[in-house]
Amino acid sequence: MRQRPSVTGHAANGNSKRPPGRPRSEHARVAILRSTLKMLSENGFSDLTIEGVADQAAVGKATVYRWWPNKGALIADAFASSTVMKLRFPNTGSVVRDISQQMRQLVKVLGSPQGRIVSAILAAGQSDEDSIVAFRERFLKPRRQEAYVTLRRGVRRGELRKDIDSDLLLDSLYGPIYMRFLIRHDRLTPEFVDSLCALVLRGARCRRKVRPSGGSAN
Amino acid sequence: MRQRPSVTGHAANGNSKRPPGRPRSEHARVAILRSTLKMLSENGFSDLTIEGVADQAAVGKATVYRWWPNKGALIADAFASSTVMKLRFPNTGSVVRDISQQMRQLVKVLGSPQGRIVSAILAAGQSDEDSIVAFRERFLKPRRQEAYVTLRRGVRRGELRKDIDSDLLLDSLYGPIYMRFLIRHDRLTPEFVDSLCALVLRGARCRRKVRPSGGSAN
Amino acid sequence: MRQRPSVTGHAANGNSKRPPGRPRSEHARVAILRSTLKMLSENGFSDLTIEGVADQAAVGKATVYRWWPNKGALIADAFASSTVMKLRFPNTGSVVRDISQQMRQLVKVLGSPQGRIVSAILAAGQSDEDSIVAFRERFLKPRRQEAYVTLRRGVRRGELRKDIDSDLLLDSLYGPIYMRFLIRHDRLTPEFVDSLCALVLRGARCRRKVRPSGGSAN
Amino acid sequence: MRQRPSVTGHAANGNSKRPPGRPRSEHARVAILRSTLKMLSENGFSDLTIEGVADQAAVGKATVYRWWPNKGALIADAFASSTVMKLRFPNTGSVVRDISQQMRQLVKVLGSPQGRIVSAILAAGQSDEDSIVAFRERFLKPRRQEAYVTLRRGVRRGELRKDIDSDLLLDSLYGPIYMRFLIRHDRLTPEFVDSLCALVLRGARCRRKVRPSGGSAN
DNA sequence: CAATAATCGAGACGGTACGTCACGTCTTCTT
DNA sequence: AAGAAGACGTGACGTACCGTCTCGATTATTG
Repeated sequence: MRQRPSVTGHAANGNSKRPPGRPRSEHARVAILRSTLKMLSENGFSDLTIEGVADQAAVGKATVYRWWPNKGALIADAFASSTVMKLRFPNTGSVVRDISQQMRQLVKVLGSPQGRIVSAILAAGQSDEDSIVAFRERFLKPRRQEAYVTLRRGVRRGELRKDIDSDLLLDSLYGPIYMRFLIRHDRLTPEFVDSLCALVLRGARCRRKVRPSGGSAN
Repeated sequence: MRQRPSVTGHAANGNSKRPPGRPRSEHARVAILRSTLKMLSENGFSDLTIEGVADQAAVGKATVYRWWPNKGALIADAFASSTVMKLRFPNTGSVVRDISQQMRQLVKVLGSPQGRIVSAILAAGQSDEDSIVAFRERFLKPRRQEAYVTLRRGVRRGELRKDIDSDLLLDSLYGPIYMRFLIRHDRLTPEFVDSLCALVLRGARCRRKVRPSGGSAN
Repeated sequence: MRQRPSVTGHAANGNSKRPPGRPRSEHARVAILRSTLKMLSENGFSDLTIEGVADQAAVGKATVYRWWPNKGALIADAFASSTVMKLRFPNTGSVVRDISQQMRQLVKVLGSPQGRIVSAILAAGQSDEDSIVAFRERFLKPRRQEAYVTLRRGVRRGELRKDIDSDLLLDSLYGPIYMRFLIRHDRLTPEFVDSLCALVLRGARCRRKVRPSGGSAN
Repeated sequence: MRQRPSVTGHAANGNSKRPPGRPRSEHARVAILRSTLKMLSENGFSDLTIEGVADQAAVGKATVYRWWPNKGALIADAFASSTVMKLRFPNTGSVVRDISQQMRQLVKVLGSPQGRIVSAILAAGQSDEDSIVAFRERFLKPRRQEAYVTLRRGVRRGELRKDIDSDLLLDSLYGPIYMRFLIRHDRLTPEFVDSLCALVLRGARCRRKVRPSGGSAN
C-alpha cells in the first residue's frame, strides 16, 4: 500500500536519501490539483470525473490513481492545497467586531466561485470520510484555533463571560452561516452576519459592567 | 413535455376527467419511493442507482424515468413522501422548553438511519436544485411555520423580545445543529441542544422582568 | 389462440352470422398495412418497429398485436396486400421476347422504392419463416404459374426442348436477377436482362431448326 | 475519428512505430469474432445481440463498440475472418467439371450451419451497407477471380466461346443457387447443381467442334 | 331500449438491449 | 520508477421498443 501524498509533496522525513527511479513529477501533481479545483468550481461535485481531471491536466489517468486512492482523497487534497481561504481574524479591540469582520470575509468567499468548492467538498463528505476530514483538518480547525485566541482576548477584556463554551459559541456563530449556505433558504448578506453576531454574542457577554466599545455598530 | 408528478398523485386540477390510457400504477409509485428511501438510508447518496431502485422495487427502469427526470427529483420526492419526520413543537408554557424539546427530537432523528436520508438529500442538493428545493419546501418550511407560532407564543408571554427577527433566531438555533450534523466535528448530544438553546435564547429574551419558569434547566 | 387474419379480412366462411361485439375496423387494418409498407420502403426491415407502424397508422399498438402475432406476419401480410406488382407475361409469339419483357418489368420494379419492400421481406425471411413463405406464396408462385404457361407455349411452338425442366430453367433465368438485386455486385440493366435471357435460353432451345424471330435483339 | 479495424490487425502502413498506449488485445478481438460467428450460426441475425456476443466472449461491451461501430460492421468482419469457405476450383481438364465441383462444395456449405452465417450477412446487408460490402469483397470477389481463371482456361481449351461475358455467365451459374438458398422454394441438391451447370454452360460453349472430354459426367 | 360483447385509441407496465460514459486496472513505450 | 497513452472488463446511464395490460369510449348484436 502506498502512502497518501503529503500536501506539499516535500520529503519531510529525516532520511534524505531519495528513492531510486524517476522522481515524482511536481508539475503533474500541481496540474491535477489545479484542474480538480477548476472543475469543482465549475460543475460541482457530481460532475467531477477523474477522467476529466486527468484530461484537463494533460496527465495520464493512472498518475492520478497512483497518488490519490479515490475521488474523495483527491478533492480533499485539492481543497487543502487551495490557498485562497486566508480568513484572518483582525484585532480591533472588540470581539464582536473581530468576529463579524472575519465572518463577513467568509460569506464573501462562500458566495464566490470558491464557494462551489466548499459546497462540493461538504457534499462529497456526506459519503466520503476523507473529504469531510480534510475539510475539518485543513479548513475548520486552523480557523478555530485563531477563533479561540480571539475569544480568549474577549474574555480577558471582560467582553465575554469567563465560563463560556468556546465550541458551542463558535458553532452558534458559524452554524447559521453554513446552514444558509447549504440549504439556501435565505440570503447570506453582511447584514445577516452582523445581526447574527449581535444576537449570539449578546447571550455570551458579561451581565454587568459591559463595555463594548463598538457595540452600536452591530 | 410531461408534468412532474405531484407528491400526492392526486389530480388537483378542476378537470376531474381522467386522461386516456392506462392509469399510473400507484403500487409502482409507492414501491419506487420506498426502495429509494431504503437504499438511501443504507448506502447513502453516492451508491444509489436508479437501476438498483428499480430492481428492488420490482419495477421496470423505464417506469422510474417516466415519472422522475433524474436522481435528484427521485430523491426529493422520496424524501418528501417520507412521513417519518413529524417533529412537533409541544406547548409547555416555556419557549425555551418547547424549542429545546423539538430540537432534541431532531437530533435524535438525525442520528438515526433516517439521518442518512437527510444527509443524502442535502449532499445531492449541492449539485441538484430539485433536491434542495424539496428539502426546503417539504421539510424545512412546514416546521418553520410551527416554529413561528411557538416564537409568537413566547413573545406574547413576554419571554422573547417583541422586535425579534424570527428567521435569524431560528437559523441561530438550528444552524449549529446542521453544522455539526454535516461537518461532524463535534457530537450532537441532547446536552448540546440545551446549551445551544440557552445561549441563543438568552440573547433573544427580554432585558428585565425575565422569569422563565424552566430557566434552571438551561 | 386467435386466427390469423385473412388478407382480405372478409368473412369467407359459410357462417354468415357476424360475431357479437364491435366488428373489426377495416380502416385500421388498411392503415396498418399501408404504413407498414411505407416504412419498409423508407427505412428497410431493421428500422421497422411495431410502435412506429402503430403511430403512423394512428392506431393503438395493441390493435396491431391483436391481428398479427409478430413482425414477420405483419410484413408478410403487408407484402401480400401490396397490389403493385402485376408483372404479366405478354404473348408476343416468341418465348424469349415474352420472358425478357416480363423480366424487364421485374428489374424496373426492383429498382423502384417498391424494391425496398422486396429486399426487406427477403431479409426478414432469413430469420422469419412467415415472411419467406408469404413471399413465395403471394409473389413467386403466381408468377411461376404464368411462366409455366409461357414456357409450355414455347415448347409447343418448338422454341424450347420438350424435356426441359421448367423450375430449373426459371431459376436460371430469375436467380441471376435476385442475386444482383440482393448482393448488388453489378448493375441490373435491361441489357443485362436481354443477355441473360439469350444465354440461358440458348441452352434450352431445340438443337435444329431453331429460328427465333427476335433472336437478333439479344 | 477512429480507423475501422483491418481484418488482420497488422499495421500495414510503412510507419512501423507502434502507437502509444496499451496495444489492442488480440485475444479479445478473436474471441469477439468467434462468438459472433457462433451466435450467428446458432440463432441467425435477428437474435444476435452485441451484449450477447460480449458476454460469450467474456469481453466488455465497450470493447466491442470500440472497434466495430455497429452490428453490421461486426458481422461483416466476423464473416470476413471466417476462413471456413475455401471453395477452390479444381483443374480437371473440363470447365464444366471444374465449376460444377466447386458449386457442389458451395451448396454443401450453404446447407451446413455455416450457411446461417451467409444468410445472416445477406439479410443484414439489405439494410446495412457494410455487411453487403464485406460479403462482396471478402467472399464473392476472391472466388470470382479464381472463376475467371477457370473460365479463361475453358476458352483457351475451346470449351467456351471466346466472346463470353464472364460476369454474366457466372451470375447465371451462381444466381440460381443463391436464389434457392434465400427463397427456399426448391431444394439445393448436387443434382440441381449439375443440371444447372449443364443448362447454362450449354449456352456458352462453342457451336462446332465441341468435344468436352468430361461432358458425359454432366 | 337496455344489456352484452368485442373493438378501438391511448398509454403505463415489467423487461431487454441499445450505445455511451466513467470507473479503476492493465500493458505498452518513453523519460 | 514514474510518466502519457490508451485498451481492458465492469457496470450504470438514459433511451427505445418489446409484447402485455388496463382504462374509457365506441359500435355492433341480442334480449
